[in-house]
Amino acid sequence: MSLLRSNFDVNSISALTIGRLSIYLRCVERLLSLGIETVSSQQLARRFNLNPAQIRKDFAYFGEFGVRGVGYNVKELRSYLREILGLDREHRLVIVGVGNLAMALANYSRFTGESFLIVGMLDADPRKIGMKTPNGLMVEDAGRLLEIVSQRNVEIGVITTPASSAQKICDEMVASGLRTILNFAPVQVKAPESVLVRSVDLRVYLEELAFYLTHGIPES
Amino acid sequence: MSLLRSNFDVNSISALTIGRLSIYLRCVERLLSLGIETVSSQQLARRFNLNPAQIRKDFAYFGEFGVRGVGYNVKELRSYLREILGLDREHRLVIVGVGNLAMALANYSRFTGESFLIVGMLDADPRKIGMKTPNGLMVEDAGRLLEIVSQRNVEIGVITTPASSAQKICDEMVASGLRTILNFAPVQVKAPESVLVRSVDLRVYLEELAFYLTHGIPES
DNA sequence: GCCTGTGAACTCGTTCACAGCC
DNA sequence: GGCTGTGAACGAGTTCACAGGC
Repeated sequence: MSLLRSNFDVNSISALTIGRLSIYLRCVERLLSLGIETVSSQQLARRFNLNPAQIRKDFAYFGEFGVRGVGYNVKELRSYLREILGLDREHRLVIVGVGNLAMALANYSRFTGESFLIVGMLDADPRKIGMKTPNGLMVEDAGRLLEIVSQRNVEIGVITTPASSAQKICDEMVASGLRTILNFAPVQVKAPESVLVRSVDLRVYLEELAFYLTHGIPES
Repeated sequence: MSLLRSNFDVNSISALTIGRLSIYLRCVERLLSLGIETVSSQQLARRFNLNPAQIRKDFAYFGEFGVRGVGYNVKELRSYLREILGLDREHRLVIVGVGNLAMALANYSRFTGESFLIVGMLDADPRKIGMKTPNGLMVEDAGRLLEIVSQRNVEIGVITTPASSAQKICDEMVASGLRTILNFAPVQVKAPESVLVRSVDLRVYLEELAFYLTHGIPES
């Protein structure tokens, strides 16, 4: 019998594990859509060039999902992964900085899928305020952040402003009570320890490729 | 006297180090624009919540850039970092899949800055072919990838197609001779070991935030 | 037979602590 | 005094190897 553990310690689980769970979920959803009912850690591992033991360990933090000699039931696994990742309920998010990236996110169907809902697109530029966005929202004044966050039960703040205003927006997000922030501006923004900030800097990825183009691609 | 080492072994350097060099560079460029001439590993460390020894180690793979008792010369450091990362020459890239994300990248000024130049925006959809993009290019037929890559000396391929066509495009990029690929489609694409693929899956970041919203933000 | 779950071994990455130099 | 560069110590993360169960 498989069971989801509820008494794990968040501090003992690495962000790397969480990231992999998210990737496993993507794969499991495809398997499900293909009608595949069972999958082993070895089969999963092959798809990701990972070690099967690592996958089993990643799952083991949260429970015993598998059946020895058989593997994991795909449908069950999907449900466990979604529950672990907190995708079994809706998370509302607000985007500050309505540029092309914000528009891309607004259009990104999975982004606005069952688990995530964009409930605000804000900008400080008066020329943008009032504009209609692809997801049917209207651009609102970034000055109304605090009010919007509390009135609309926003949980996640997304920063897509230029680097120069990112820290200011981050501070305002913290002040408005947001505990998780996704930052796309290419600066290191600072926040209290009680707030989780994840930065995604596209330049870092490109520059990494440039490095390997220059010095050669490492073996294996 | 400081000197850039040229005989380092790429295999002995972790991708984590490369990613940090890219982040240091961002910071160093800001310091330079502020007119600051010298910086110590400790000052840098404070900005990133990193350990100063780690920064010194990251640099040490590539040479001895610092002066004991003083620190690093900002201007020199910038130049070394750019050379290490291969940013002292232009890298041409082609984007396949002209959706909102591609448009955002095309507009992302830093993306098309000195070191990176977008020389093609391709799509398989005939309705998009011929459209003008924000960076002054015309959308071209994805079927012409091979030809475009060789004629325009493209080094980096960027995949911004839906998940369903990402693997096909990746295969074509490999066949056309590209050795480095940046994949934004939310699938794990496979390529030979001689090709470097970096995947950026925005969902992973969001789902990570959802996890911490559900289970609490870890200490420190 | 096959596959999971997990302690033990190992590898890789980070931090410490100090010699060497300004 | 200060700060770099680096071996040594430490810790996090991954892989091995096997007991337990289908």
